[in-house]
Amino acid sequence: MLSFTEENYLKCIFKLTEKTNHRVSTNAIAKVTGSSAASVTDMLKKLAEKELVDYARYKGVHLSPTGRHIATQLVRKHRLWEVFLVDKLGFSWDEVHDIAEELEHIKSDLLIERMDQFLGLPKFDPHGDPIPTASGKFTIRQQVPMNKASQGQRLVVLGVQEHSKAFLRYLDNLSIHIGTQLVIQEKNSFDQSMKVLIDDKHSQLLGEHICKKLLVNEI
Amino acid sequence: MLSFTEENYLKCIFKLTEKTNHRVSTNAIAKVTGSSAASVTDMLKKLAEKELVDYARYKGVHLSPTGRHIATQLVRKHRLWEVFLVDKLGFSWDEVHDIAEELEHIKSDLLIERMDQFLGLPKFDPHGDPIPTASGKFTIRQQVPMNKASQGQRLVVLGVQEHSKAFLRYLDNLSIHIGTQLVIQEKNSFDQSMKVLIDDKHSQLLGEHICKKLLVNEI
DNA sequence: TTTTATTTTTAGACTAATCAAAATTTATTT
DNA sequence: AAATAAATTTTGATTAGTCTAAAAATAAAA
Ligand SMILES: [Mn+2]
Ligand SMILES: [Mn+2]
Ligand SMILES: [Mn+2]
Ligand SMILES: [Mn+2]
Repeated sequence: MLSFTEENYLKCIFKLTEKTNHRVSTNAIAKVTGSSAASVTDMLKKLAEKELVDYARYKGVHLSPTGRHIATQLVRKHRLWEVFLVDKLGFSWDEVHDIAEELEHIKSDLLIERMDQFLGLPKFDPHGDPIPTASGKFTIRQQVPMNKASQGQRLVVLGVQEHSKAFLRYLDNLSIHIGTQLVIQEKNSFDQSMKVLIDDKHSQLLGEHICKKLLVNEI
Repeated sequence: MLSFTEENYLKCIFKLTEKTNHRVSTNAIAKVTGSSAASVTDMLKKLAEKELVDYARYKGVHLSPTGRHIATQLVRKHRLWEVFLVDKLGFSWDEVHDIAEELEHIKSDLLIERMDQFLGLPKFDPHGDPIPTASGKFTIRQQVPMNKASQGQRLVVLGVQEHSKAFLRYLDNLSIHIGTQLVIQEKNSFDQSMKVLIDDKHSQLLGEHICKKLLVNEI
């Protein structure tokens, strides 16, 4: 049985290696966990001992198949709990992450499978992130940052690349959420801002930051 | 912020002092937590330092008002989660305790108030135990162990005084649960067994143990 | 290819929670 | 009231997780 802390390290390594699949450095882990490099080294040795990571001194780590499986299930639990909090308890998408950080460590396979059923087998969480299946498969979708779209295109919002409360609340205020339709009315090359029509109701100028962090697909 | 362990000690002291309201001894706590008396002493000193218990060397402890409030809220969370697991996720009453033991430590007042609403402000948990309100009030009901009832009485099952899986499963097999109606057909004084009619459907002989642990009220 | 800078590990120490064994206090018998 | 028994605390250790500071390895620059 893994501790809370061990689980968090595995999830952290998973997130850091998700895209590249390269080994991740001690310092990179220390940075995101907010702990010292010395603590990270200690933990990596422990995880290596348990064969959850492949660790080589001074060379960084990557997850073993077992380690990856555990990390994936943590992500599954985290995202299913987020769906529950939003869909069933009426939380908004900027309020759920911290609570899900705690709930993801509850140890019961049956619980999470029942929850999955109860929620209607959702494929994506409230932030548009895919929920891995019990066997660890992620649904892949066509989606691009909105700044890659062209003038005149009609888009649907599929996700966000930033999860900060401030960012999510800002989108809320603009009535932009997962599923919102956007039409690109103008692209301003000088500052990368875009004027978009939101859900065919109102026009809004969006800054470069938002345009890069909104994930969309053409419809 | 209290640790899991500190919370568990408070809940344990609460349960041990609930009825009598007397000070509880180090050994009594050690017995139910399964830890050594030495560990209990250490923890009591820590809780006293935080003013959550009133502790006197060699004299035992009782909860301070703050300590009692925290313990009550833990009980509230535990029981609300049990209702959720049974009512919403379809768990049976013998499966929920261990999961609720973990869930009760999730730290979010908003979560538990939303959950309470979502569940329809339940007053009792799946075992018939009262769910304290956010302000710490327990609903009190008239209820007695079934062995105190008389021949011919019609009763409704309100609770159980034992929560073991084996006991709860045994009741399940007899179709006895919270709300079940029972009519006392015979009381056998020689062995304290009773013959009861269950939900006006079938007759069953119940042994002394069950008769003492079933909490009922006349209707 | 040395030298310097950066990264990573090791060494030593701290807190929380735990235990067994020894010491102390309280309770119970003689 | 003294002796004995039982309960409780203290002492000294252990494990998990953490840290800072020193040492070692690797990477970058001269
Ligand atoms: Mn999240
Ligand atoms: Mn999410
Ligand atoms: Mn319970
Ligand atoms: Mn219960």
